[in-house]
Amino acid sequence: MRLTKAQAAENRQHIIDTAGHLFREHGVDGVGIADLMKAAGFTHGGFYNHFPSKEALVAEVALSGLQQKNVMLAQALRDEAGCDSTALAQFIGEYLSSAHRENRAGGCTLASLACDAARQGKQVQGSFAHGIEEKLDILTASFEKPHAERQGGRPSCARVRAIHLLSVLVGAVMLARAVADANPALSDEILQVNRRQLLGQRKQGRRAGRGRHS
Amino acid sequence: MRLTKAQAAENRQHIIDTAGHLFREHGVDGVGIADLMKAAGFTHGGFYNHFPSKEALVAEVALSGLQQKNVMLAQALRDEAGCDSTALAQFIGEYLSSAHRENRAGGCTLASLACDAARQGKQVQGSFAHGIEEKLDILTASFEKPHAERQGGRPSCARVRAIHLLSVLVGAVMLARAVADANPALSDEILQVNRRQLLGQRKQGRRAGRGRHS
DNA sequence: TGTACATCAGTGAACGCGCGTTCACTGATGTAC
DNA sequence: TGTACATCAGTGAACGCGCGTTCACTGATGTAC
Repeated sequence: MRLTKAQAAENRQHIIDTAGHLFREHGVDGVGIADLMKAAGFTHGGFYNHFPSKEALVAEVALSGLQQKNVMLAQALRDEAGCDSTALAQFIGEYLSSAHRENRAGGCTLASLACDAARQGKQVQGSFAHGIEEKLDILTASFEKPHAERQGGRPSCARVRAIHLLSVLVGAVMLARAVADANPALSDEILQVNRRQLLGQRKQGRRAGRGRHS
Repeated sequence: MRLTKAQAAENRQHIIDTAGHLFREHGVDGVGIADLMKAAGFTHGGFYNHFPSKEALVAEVALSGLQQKNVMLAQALRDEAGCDSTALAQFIGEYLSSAHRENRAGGCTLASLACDAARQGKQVQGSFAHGIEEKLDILTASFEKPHAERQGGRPSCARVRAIHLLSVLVGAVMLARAVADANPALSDEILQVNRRQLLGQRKQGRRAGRGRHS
């Protein structure tokens, strides 16, 4: 039953992608190897032909999941380089949407697995660190581009804003998800408030800073 | 071996507190009933004299853990009502400290277990919703008090700021923890940037809003 | 190009282990008289 | 206030189950000649 090298590689990536969806939905500890391999369409014994351990899989899943989203984000932001980016506003709006809140499996790996990462080994945290640095670079570039002059030549300011933005996004989605079933109104409010805070702030630009939010 | 009612209640609370520390450190799925009862100084069979199931325990742990911190925060903020609160600034500074990052077991339940909460049942999410509402009320009151006039009589503004603040705090600590072992510099940077962003913003008050951050 | 053999991605049974939960039992506390 | 009995927080063995991992085996692919 030996397969083509291409076919084997494809199967391997399919296992990683399937694991990504399951881990984000049910947590790392909430998904067994047997569950995973069955969901991917295989028997569980074959898992160890691809990965030396579950932990190694988790590290690959985190890296792959974060990179896929980063590529998408970079592309969306690059497509409208130069003009005052509405792509960033769209990204923020989608990240803080109820659709993203409900779509754990297909959503951002940070918002789903960041607190699992704290309890994982160095290998997994390395994947997270790489994915986060990558996303910060993309966001930083996006902040630097359109406002290069107006920022007053302080190069670190864009990175500061990127780090702060990512923190808000991840925290808001996590809190919204933590109360989604028990208190949907509060969950909606958390998303809405942060959406307006971040997008209103952007719209008002550097003029008045934090001001009235309707 | 029947115990005094008071002694039994004390043992029960001791199990809840021990579970709080273990759950925050290793996650809900990372701690077994046997581990927990052993850590609390009992044999595992007695667990079901106190709780109908592990899920019920998790709900009580979340409620108790969040409320304990809320009481402490409320007290700290109430102690200096009227004057321009430095207690809030101190809370923010401690929340975003490396000490808090490293002290998962004794730290904030939201920062440790919020993403586990998303995968738990309605009972557990109810505890989180209650604890979050409580903390938001405390923070909202703190925002309203000193600046009552200057806010221009918009009552929801304080709550908006409270929700946004909590989102930043939780997101920042989670991200910092996710990369702590693999990239300590990035982890420190995430905490530092958000500390300066929040505290700088407060210091500058409603004057200039987001401005220069050193 | 054709043949012989090593490789390896699959299968499915099995391993030991720890999980959440249940059970019969103990004996001091709480309660009814 | 004293006696008799029900209650229940403990103990520790046991339940079935699913976990991560290992294993012998299969057979088409990849490779050496």
